[in-house]
Amino acid sequence: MGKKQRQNKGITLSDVAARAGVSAITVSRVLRRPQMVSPDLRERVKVAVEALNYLPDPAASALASKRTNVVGVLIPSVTNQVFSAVLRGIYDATEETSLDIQLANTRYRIAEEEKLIRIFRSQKPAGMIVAGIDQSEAGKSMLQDLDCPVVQIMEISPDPIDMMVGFSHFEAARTATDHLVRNGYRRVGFLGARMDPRTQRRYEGYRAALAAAGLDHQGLAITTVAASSVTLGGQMLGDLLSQCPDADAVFCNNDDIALGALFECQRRRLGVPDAFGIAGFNDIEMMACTYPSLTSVRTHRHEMGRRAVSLIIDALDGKRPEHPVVDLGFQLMERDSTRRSRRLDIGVRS
Amino acid sequence: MGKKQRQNKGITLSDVAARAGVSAITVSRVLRRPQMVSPDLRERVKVAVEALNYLPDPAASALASKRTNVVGVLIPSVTNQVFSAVLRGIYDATEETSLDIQLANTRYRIAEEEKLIRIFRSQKPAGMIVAGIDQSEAGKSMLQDLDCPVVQIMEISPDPIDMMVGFSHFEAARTATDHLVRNGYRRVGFLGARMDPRTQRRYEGYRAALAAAGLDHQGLAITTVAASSVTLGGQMLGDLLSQCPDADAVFCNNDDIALGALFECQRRRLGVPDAFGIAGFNDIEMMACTYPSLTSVRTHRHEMGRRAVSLIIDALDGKRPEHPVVDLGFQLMERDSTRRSRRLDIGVRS
DNA sequence: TTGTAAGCGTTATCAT
DNA sequence: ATGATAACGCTTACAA
Repeated sequence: MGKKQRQNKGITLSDVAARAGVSAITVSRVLRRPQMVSPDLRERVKVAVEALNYLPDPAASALASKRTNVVGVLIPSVTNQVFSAVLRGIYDATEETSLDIQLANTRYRIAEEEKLIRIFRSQKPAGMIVAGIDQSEAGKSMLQDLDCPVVQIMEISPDPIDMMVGFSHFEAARTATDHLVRNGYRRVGFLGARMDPRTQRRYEGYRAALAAAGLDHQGLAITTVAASSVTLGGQMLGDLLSQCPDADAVFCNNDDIALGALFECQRRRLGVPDAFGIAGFNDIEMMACTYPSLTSVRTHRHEMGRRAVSLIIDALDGKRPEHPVVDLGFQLMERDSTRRSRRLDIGVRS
Repeated sequence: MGKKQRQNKGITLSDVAARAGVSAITVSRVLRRPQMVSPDLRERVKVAVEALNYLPDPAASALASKRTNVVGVLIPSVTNQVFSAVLRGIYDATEETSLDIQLANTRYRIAEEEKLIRIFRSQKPAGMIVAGIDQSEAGKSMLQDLDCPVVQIMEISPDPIDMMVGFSHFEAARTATDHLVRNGYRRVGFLGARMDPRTQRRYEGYRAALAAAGLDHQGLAITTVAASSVTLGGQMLGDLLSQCPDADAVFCNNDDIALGALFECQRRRLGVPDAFGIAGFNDIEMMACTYPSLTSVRTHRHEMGRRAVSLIIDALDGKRPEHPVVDLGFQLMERDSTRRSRRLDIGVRS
């Protein structure tokens, strides 16, 4: 219709108030605590809001109330598949809420993280979600003083800043490695990229499992600080086999690496799982439908995001959880890549 | 040191001003347009800012100036690999800037998108980045009236709302399909998930290539509105082969699907590329190191994000580009999955 | 239950 | 080049 859409640039609370024949503060109340206003006025105000297509100005609201609807999210990387699943959980959980997500990228740097915490603090966030438990001391103390709910995600530890939702990377890695050992693999390697704190703890889980089985890990660990990728997984498998030609399996510190390792095995005609076993970490969707399908440790990344948000919403509501640390656990997904056929159970290489 | 870190909760412009012996507005100027202030005062103010660890209140600034540093980003999905690369580009480009990114999720729904545009409008964004060119009429008109730079990304068209950076999905798909045809494949299928507008345009490119070669596509297209996944790719390949047992190649509407198709071929012992050719779309990192490596169309997703941001920054600076539509093009990455060996060039199935 | 008045911390405007 | 003053649109505190 030729008629130009009305700009709502200038529509304020007082405009709505005037139209409804009430004062501005009443409109404000209808919008935030409807129960404080009589049904009669409430209705009139709602009609006026609709009619004028009023939308509140968040800046004015933040300034007056010294609070925002912004939940700050601090993660090491936007790209990383792992975090993107967590993020989706976070966005999903805030969808029907008035909360806004403000994402920031620490780039795996503790100093960057501290700087970002400082910035968020000046924005009076409604809540904070931060990845990991390895904040700087200053960072931790700022988060503590923040007077909003703070949730650390991805990991668990006995001393949360406020709340936590995650799982034990050590246990998860130990379980996966143990599974390889139980399936008859004896020279189990470790392929680890990035080597951030979580990766390191997985590495320790790997070593613990081997130690418990009385197996050695000397020279079987290939690590790099480079970001993980499928390509890198292939290269690292090559490195492992050069360094330890008798390696018969790998626990990969994440699924990208495991995929790269699988492709490299295919390329070398190294039969998976009989000649060589592969286990990954995180269980991205693809793991179930590769050929052969890949064993991995499923971590509840989406749920982690959801729970972090719901912990914040509840806390904002005054509902604190019984226990501030939520352990979401993990699940070993046993698939073909570690399922040795009987006749090779004795550990003979093809 | 035991001494408790000073809270900057209450430090305002006037605190800094008092300390520097100037008025508040001068401090504000030093922070925003240092050149307006004499070097002498400028220095004194800077010292005071440092000493007090002052951080401006964005809400107050937004309220007073009727502008924010927020760039609104509207994408269909946070999870989608494609968009996460674009996002990384966006975040990378804003890293050293004062711009903040505010992400919102349209969930592939045009009505949701319109609602989000309305919300962003009330926040007086510094700029907007929106995926695609299929906004609702109302959405387009709101974006137009926004009085901030608006960049549509992912696609190009002759009538940008404001600016655009993308490429032709039609041409890219046509090129990939044509490549399959030139390599001797005759019964080329199409596997498409999601079927959003961009996917549809790729489908048209596929049909155009076959038509130009005088080839038929009847029954060779398998599509679904479900979200794409590797698993789905495998299933769709199965569907294609049931429906058209003589299919000898597929153009997959994205790389997830292509990977699923590859694994399914491995599972069926259907030799790639001799018995069956596979081409994907987007060229995610993994494509180069699968076995066999997968042909794909490289799209410049990261660069798209970067450029969108730099177009906004420049526009904010008054520097408009010569041409409002930036075509980033694409690149066919020919790999083993479409490289038939000579003796099979005649089109015989193994 | 409703309204009045006084900021919130910054920037625009207009002086000097 | 610097400053005084008045918004910006909302919410808190208090009053009726």
